[in-house]
Formats: sequence, structure tokens, C-alpha cells
Amino acid sequence: MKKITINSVASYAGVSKKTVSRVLNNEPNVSDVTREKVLKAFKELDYTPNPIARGLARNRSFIIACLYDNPSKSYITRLQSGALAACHQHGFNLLIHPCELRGQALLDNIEQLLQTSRLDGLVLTPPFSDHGELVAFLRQKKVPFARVASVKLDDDSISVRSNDEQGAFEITELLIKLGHKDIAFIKGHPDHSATEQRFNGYRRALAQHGIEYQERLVEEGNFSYHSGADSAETILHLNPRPTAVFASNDYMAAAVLKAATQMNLKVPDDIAIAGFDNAPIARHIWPGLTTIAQPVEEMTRLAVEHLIEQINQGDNGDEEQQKEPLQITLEAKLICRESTAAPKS
Amino acid sequence: MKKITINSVASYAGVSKKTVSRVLNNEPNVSDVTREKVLKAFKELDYTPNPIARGLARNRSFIIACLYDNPSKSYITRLQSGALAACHQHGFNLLIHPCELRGQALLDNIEQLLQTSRLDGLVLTPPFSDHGELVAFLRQKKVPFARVASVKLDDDSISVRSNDEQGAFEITELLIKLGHKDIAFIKGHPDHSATEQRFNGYRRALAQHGIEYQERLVEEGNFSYHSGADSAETILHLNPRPTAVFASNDYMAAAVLKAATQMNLKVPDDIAIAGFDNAPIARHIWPGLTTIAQPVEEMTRLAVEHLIEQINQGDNGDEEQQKEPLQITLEAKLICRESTAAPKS
DNA sequence: CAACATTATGACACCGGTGTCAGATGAGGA
DNA sequence: TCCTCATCTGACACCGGTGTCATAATGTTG
Repeated sequence: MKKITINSVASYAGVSKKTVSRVLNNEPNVSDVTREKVLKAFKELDYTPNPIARGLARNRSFIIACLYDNPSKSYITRLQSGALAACHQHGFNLLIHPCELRGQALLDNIEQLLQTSRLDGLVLTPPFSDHGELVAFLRQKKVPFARVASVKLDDDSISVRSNDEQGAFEITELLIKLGHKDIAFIKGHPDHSATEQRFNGYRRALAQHGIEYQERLVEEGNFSYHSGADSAETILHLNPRPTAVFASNDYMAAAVLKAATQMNLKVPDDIAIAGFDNAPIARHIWPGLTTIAQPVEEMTRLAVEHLIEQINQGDNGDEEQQKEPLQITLEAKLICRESTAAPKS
Repeated sequence: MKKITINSVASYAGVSKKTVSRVLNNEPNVSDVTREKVLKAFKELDYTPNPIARGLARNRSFIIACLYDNPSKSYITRLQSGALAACHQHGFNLLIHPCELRGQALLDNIEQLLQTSRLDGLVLTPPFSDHGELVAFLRQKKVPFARVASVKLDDDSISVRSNDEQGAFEITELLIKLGHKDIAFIKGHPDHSATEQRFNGYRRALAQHGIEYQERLVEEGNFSYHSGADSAETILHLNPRPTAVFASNDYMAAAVLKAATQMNLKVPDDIAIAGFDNAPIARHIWPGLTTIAQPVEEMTRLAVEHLIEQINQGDNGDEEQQKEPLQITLEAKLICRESTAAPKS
């Protein structure tokens, strides 16, 4: 089995390389007759262009990388799956780049990534979406990028997010309407902008319903199960104990649930628990967690979709066509399960 | 900032392209003086070779793909992380390729993947590790591949696994030693070879301890939480009810735990539960699941490591150096948590 | 010192595509 | 009929590396 190159096709169809290339790229100025001949040759020879050669000639790699550092495996795989969907649709491939670094080491690492793989673009996911230095660095290097779940919408880059603040508001409001007044809150990782957003939603709901904000009810977490367990330890021993806990994600909520169960507290009767993200664990435990579902795949898919668009347009002439800011906010959805109910007394 | 190519370096160092290339690839026949000059030029110009051009010239892409279809997100990310570690160490990049297809559609899909990305090699993870047609297809196409967690060790390909049969044996034996005799078993997905292995371990433990195998205690699952819930429904309503349930993975075990809790059964007192894989959920729920931990990252890392070795050697002459079969089995480890104890009565 | 082996280096073609530009072809207008 | 212009097409250089081979420089042997 010998390799089929553009030359084979050209001689088979009786035209020049360049004409084959024209057909390949849907360029204008090819007569219908010629086009048909070439397309026929494609079929009969079962030709597939070599993306590497094409990449060399066009100075493109058709590769996008997805940068992440997130404790939630389900979140990561959902990100990946959305990114892949968009990539495949446009003939791109996806490189995954988990990265725990921060500061200068992060920039060095990314620089190396850029150098060694000649990426066409980068998808930033939390907590990198709002990493100021990194964003500035990429801008300076003129590397196209898109941000998923970022908050700072004050510029012209591509950004797709869901409404964390609103989600947190709704879940807090739900608890309030059930009759809870002492609602503990566990914050997420300070690097993630969602952390602030969710906290803001919590406070807005309290304020709007005339409930006083109590600092004693707020714990610092970092989105990991472990941090949730630590926070739970503190919260569940408060006196008086809050009647509800809203954790900034489901892993931390699951940790609260486990701790409460170990203390023989009934959930939701003795203490109501709510999470965020609708991770698989939210429905794998008993009682299932009331939480907020975000369209993670869709967010990433859209981000990559627009990123590829930008890459492709930057490609053909016109230098800096300066699209208008492209910022999309999708809705998050409240999901009620068994972990929330009215307080017992 | 202009691009630094091999030509810039060559003229800067006052040598030819080819000599630069020689230094780049650590080829022999370069005098120390020349080598130093070139290395100095690398440093001063901050040169990084273009992997795409190199790929074109050598007909290599420096890309490996990881093929998977697994319901467990944590398993997937662990696979990825092991594969990435090995890839990065050798200057390769990793493409992820989740794939739900089977039969001819699967082969077509892989063929397309090969065509469009010009992979250098493929890592097969369950359930593809033991997919006969796929393996035959890859062999015929002479695409290097390595298998993770495969069972059929009857040939010369690279394969890294852990001892599922032994793990299942140990966990069953643990239950038996605690005093359980009626131990239910939930099978995994029939496509995964681990399914058979774990079942074999279960039966061997029963046999070895003189406990009669009861078909009524065995349910068909598919490794998903949902299938575990279905099986649990059946098992927990058996009469007489078994005193222990061993599910082929942690998700199904978690489903059993949830179902049992909903039925007001105490775990482990009324019913003991064991899982397999040591997924995060095993320690995120209460009571924590007794389970088997496998070195998933390490398995994949080793597989990729050897795959790259094979790719690199196939590269330089000598055609078909026919290494001896490379098959590695790592140990799995029993982890005891709170979900197992002696039967109550 | 001639004859030869070995090492070091560069010229040049090549990998498989794309960009540039000049020339061929055919339609429409004077 | 001749000229102009728009549409097609191919020759050729180029992307940034690697492989092949010839040749120059050096070392080894009889």
C-alpha cells in the first residue's frame, strides 16, 4: 500500500498540484469540470491530505490546548468533551494540559508549551480564565485564546460563562423560602473567580430577604472534598448550629453530608445541605444533593467554536479585523434533590 | 520579533543547516568545536525547532492518542495523567479520543483518526484493550499500540495490567473471613475483560473456602452507577437476603449503599458492601467503601513509555527488530474502610 | 611518502502541502 | 477583427526541517 499524496492525485486527475490544492481548500477559480475530476480522484484514490504538511505550509498546527487545574474530575471530563466536540467538527485536535503551576513558573510552562507544540489557540478554564498575568502574556504573544467561566468581562476576548452569581442566589433563596435563617456558606478556592461570584449570590439572597449576614457562618474552602470536610467540622460544631449549609461545590457539600451523617445528624431534617455544579456525586449519595447544574460542555464547546473562528479569520489577510467583544452567558439551573427541606423545629 | 529557524542558527553559527540539524539530533560526526558553536547559537538566539517541520521530514507527528470509553471520570483522568507524564518526558503530545462506537463503525472511526492526525501510536484502554478486531486492525495497519489493563497476554504486544483476579479474590476472601457466606456479586460491563477477571476472583475465593457458588446472588451490571442501582434493587429484595455485596466497581457499590440506606438497612451491620477501583467516591461517602486500589497512572505511564520506545526504535533502520513480548503486571492493593464488617447475627 | 580509512562538513533534493505570479483561455465591447 | 478584462491553470519557490551523497580534512598503515 503506497502513500497517496497530492502529487498522486494531481497526476491521476491530470492537473497540477496547485489545482488539487485549490479544490481541497474550496478556493474559487476552479472550473466545474476540473473540480469534478479532482473530486473523483479523491474518491478513487481514497486521498486524505497530510495535516502536518499543510500545517507547515500554512504555519498552523490545527491543535488547540485546553488548560486546566481543577480538583473535579467530572468537571474536567465535561470540559474536555465539549472542547473535543467543537474541535472535531472543524478538523482540529485537542491537547490537554493540566497545570498546577502559578506565577512565573506558569508563564514559563506555557511558553514552553507554545514553543514545542506550535498551538493555534488555547482554551483557558478555571482557575486560569481570570488569571491576569497569563491573559496579558497571551495577548502580548498574540496567541488566540478563549476563556471558559471567566468573570472579568471588561475586554475584547472570547469568553463563555454561566451565571454563577444568579445560581448561588437561587439556591440560597430556596433555603430561605424553606424557612432557613442561619445558613452557613463554604467558599471555594480563592484563585477561582466562581468563588467570589457564588459568595456574592449568597449574600445578595440574604440581603434581599432581610436576613443578616453572619461572618461566623462562613468558612474558607478550596473546592476539594478534603477542605469541605474541614469546614464541616467547624460548622457542625457551631453553637447555635446553622440549620442549613450551602457549599460552593458538590464535593464540599458531600463532605458536609458525610460529616453530618457521622455525627448522627439527619439530613435534611437536622441540617439541610446544598451544593453547586451537579457533579455525579450529587446524585450518587443519599440523600441526593440540591445543587446548580451548569452547561459545562456547552460552554466549552461554544468557547472553542469561537476560538477556531478567530483562528481561521486571523489566518486570511485583513490583519486584526477586530471583532466585537464576544461574551456569552448561559443559564444555570436549580436542581432540587433530597438534601434540602424545611428546618425541623 | 522575527522567527528563529534553523537557517538563522546556521548563518549565526557560520555552519550549514545540516550541521545544525546534526547537533539538534545528537548525531555523531560533529567536532566538539562546531558543536559548541551551534549550542551557543541555540542559546543566544533562543531557538526552538519547529516540531511540525520535523514531523513532515521524518514522517512523524510526535502525537500519541489515548482511546477510551469508560463511565468513570476519575479513571479517565488518572489514565490521562499517567499517559501525559510519559508523553511530556519524551517530547510527545497526547490526543484524547473518547469513543463509544463498536464494530465496523469503530474501525472506520479509528481509521479516520489515523488518517487525519497521523498518529505515531495509540494507547488502548478498557474496553478497547481486549477488542480483538481493533487489535487485529492496528496490527495489519502496522500502527504501534500499547494496551492498558488487558487480559489476553497471548501475543507480542505491549501490555500493562494489574491483577484484577487476585484483587477480587482478596476482597471476597476478606468478606468470607469476616464470616459472610451469602455474598452477592455484581458483574461489570461484558465488553471489559476486567469483568470476567473480577468474577473469576470472586468464584475462586468462594471455592477455596468451600462456599457454594449461588447463581441467584449474581447480577449483571455494566460499571455504571445506574446499573448498580438496578442490581441493588434486585439483590436487596432477595429472600434470604445476602449479608454482603461485592460490586465490580465503586460506582455500583455506591449505588448499593444508597439503595440500602434508603431501605433503612445499616451498612455494614445489616449488609456489608465492597467495591473495586478505589474511585474518589469510595472515600466521599459514608460509610467509606472497602475496595481495591490499582496503580492506574503507573500502568498507563509504563504503557506509553514502552510505546514511545517502540516508536523510536521502529524509526531507525533495522526494520522489525522484534522485541520480546513486553507484558507487565502490577499489584493491586486492598483498602479496608467502614463498609465491611462481620455479619450482625 | 603513497594509499587508504575515517571523520567532519556542506550542497542539494525531498517531505507534502500552500502562496505568488505569469500565461492561457474565452467572453464582451469598440 | 482587435483589444480588454475576468476566469482558469500551472510553474516555481517556499514552509523548516531531515536524508543522501560527494568532498574536504584528518589519521593510519605499509
